Amino acid sequence: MPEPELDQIRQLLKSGGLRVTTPRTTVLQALLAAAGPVTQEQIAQALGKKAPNKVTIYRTLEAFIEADLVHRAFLKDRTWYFEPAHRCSQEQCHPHFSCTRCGRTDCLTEMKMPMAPPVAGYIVQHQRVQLEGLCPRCKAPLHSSAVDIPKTG
Amino acid sequence: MPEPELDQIRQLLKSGGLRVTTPRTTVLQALLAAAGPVTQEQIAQALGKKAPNKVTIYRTLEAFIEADLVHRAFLKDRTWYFEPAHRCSQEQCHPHFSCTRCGRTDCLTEMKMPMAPPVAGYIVQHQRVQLEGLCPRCKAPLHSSAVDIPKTG
DNA sequence: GCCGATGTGCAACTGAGTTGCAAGACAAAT
DNA sequence: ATTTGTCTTGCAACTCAGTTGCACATCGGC
Repeated sequence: MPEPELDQIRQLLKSGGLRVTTPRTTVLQALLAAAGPVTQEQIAQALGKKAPNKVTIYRTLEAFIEADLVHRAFLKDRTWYFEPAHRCSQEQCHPHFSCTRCGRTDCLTEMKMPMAPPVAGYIVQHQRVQLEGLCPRCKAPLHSSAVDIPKTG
Repeated sequence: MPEPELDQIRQLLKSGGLRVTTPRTTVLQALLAAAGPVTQEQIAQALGKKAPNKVTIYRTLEAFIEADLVHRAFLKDRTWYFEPAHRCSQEQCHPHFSCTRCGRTDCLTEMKMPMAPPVAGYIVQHQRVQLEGLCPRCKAPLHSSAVDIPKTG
């Protein structure tokens, strides 16, 4: 988890037309450092004492989305997971896989999902794919304790 | 919107191993009568004075899902939309299209979305596809007032 | 350094969905 | 038909991610 240079972060913010502030730099840093999509709370936890107010994190994420720096990756248990936009293409994010056994959600960044075929009258700008089933850790449940350490990423 | 026979409904419930009660028959009736996926609140509204308690509707829907009579179709604005399971295949529900302009969500029942290609180590049991873009009503916004009458279904 | 536009923190709110529990309804057996 | 145990229902109170209003603080162009 290498910590990206501060100057890079500032540059990113400016390129998105955003003012550079402490909450924004730290939140963006946390997002970039994370292995996968994260929730507001996970960001706050990762930042520990440096974490901005919950409301600020939400508003910051909103600003990032507006500036196309960040994506809403998926919704799980009524909470949003966010991730840096550069990990996705414009037209579709990589599929997200939720394991029905351990509850973990993985990003299938390597998977190439075909775009939906055209439907008369509709203009499809973005496609989101969620998969469910058994993850590698739970596939052979006999000698696995994947259930004990649920974690998203 | 033809009202399905009560006996048919009872049969459906019994075939799912569920006890036949008034709340269950009315809720199932509302689901079958609806043109598309509906929320708990929409069910309650559709049933008017006959509507069971909110908690009961949720528990009823849960029981229906357990019995494979009903699906969670999609999540929108943090609320679930439910729909009868017979409108979906086991492996994947039809894609749902949300219009970014008018907010309406349509079921693309006619669309055949290919299943995700296999990924090493994962067993994909179910796939959910959400599409975003412009719906036919909003595609040519100049002579349309689709925005004024948002409605799901 | 000043100042208007933006961003931040706090506290209080929202609203879909959940939980605990007592009372009621179903259906199988008598 | 009545009993009986189990499953359902309704109510009230709760949860918790996300939002809102507002006063105060900060940014960055001048």
